[in-house]
Amino acid sequence: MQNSALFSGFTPAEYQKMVRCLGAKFKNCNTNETIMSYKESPEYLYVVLSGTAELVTYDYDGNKTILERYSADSIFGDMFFSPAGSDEYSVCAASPCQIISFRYNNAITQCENACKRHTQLLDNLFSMVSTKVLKQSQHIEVLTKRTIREKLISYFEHQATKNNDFSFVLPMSLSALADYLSIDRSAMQREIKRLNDELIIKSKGKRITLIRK
Amino acid sequence: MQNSALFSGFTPAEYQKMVRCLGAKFKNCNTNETIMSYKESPEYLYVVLSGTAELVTYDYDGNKTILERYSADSIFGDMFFSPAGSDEYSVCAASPCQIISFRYNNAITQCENACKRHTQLLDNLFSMVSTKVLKQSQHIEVLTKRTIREKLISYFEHQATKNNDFSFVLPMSLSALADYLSIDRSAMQREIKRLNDELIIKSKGKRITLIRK
DNA sequence: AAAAAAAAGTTGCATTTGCAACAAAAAAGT
DNA sequence: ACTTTTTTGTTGCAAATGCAACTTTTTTTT
Repeated sequence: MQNSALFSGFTPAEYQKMVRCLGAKFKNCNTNETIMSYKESPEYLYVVLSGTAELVTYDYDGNKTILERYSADSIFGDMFFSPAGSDEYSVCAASPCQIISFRYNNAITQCENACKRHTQLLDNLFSMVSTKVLKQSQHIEVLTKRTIREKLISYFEHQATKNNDFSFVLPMSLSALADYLSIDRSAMQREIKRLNDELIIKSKGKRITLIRK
Repeated sequence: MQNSALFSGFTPAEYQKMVRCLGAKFKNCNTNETIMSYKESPEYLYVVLSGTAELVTYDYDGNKTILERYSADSIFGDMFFSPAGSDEYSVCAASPCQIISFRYNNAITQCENACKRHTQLLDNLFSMVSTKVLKQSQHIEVLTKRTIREKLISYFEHQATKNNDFSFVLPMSLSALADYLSIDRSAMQREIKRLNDELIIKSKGKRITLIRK
């Protein structure tokens, strides 16, 4: 998968060399398979090559929470997350995934073979981490909204902007959305109904249309 | 302020040269002064040299929300945040601040003078952005907790870990904490009282002690 | 040292949200 | 094509949270 943002600007030969230099490992995961658990590997970076994955946790009541969602070119690893207390967090495949992983030190250290492309690699990593920050900021923005209604509208507005269209299809199921917004699914459903009744949105299942006057 | 993480590994001469090369601007801000507003400057990065700043917004009811808190070596800018809808977000000094700002392009582009230290600078930026991701992850973690009690305990556990002590002083006022957790201050106060009554914590003002059995 | 402004602490009451327990529809697996 | 599982949609009721309106304490300013 040399078309990943990780290897952007690399020739096939440079890609081959860099994979060896990084000591990178490839992994294919099926839906619901655990990709990694936090507090496990010390210095590894993971990059999604294809598919969707989620950083999830379950509380003692069985409530699932999605802390982050990853798609192609997303980056994760324990240098980016270290949970408090004794809660269990792990990254799971939400659809079949291809993942590449390598030691962070192998990426920043100039290798013995004097790979010329380490600077480019760090450039690429920087831009991937910046994108991650942007996504997290958006998640923080919706989570800080005080009511379910405000959370939904803020999330929908982001989706509309992203899709460049007031009408769009949610990138996940409604129950996954509730887990991502950290709210009760049935309460969310009730609020979606009210938004429809008050003609603020028009929705059927995962198809949402924002009504703007 | 050449002892910022931004210029880590630089000699004073290299620092001087890099400041010119970046076209960096310095700014001193007093408490409550606005440092920048989003949707304003297109490609600028900001780094806190000293003091504390906050990314804040106010809703129509006047509720303040703190989306992020910045201290020395924190990085921000609109490449890391682009809000949905028409809400106003701005970065304000929470205490007197010194800020450096420069164009992102000046940081990544090798300049005409062929500054040798751009690679080091990008290394430094990468580590600063990684730290930012880590802080955001922790914020997301507490925001996703379903109840005020769980939010507080999760936040307190992070502070205890950071301070390496079950007893610590909050880094902000209790009302700022409510804005950071995006909950009602009086409801939070009530929950803190209950946590004290149930001997889960022992607290007086900003001094918190976690009671672990 | 006095005055003013934040911050902390409290409580009754209204509203929102979560929980439980379903039925119906859609999607996935065999 | 059939079965099983997941997702969607709904609602009454209980619990948690927000809001308003204060008093007291602490911090900041003059």
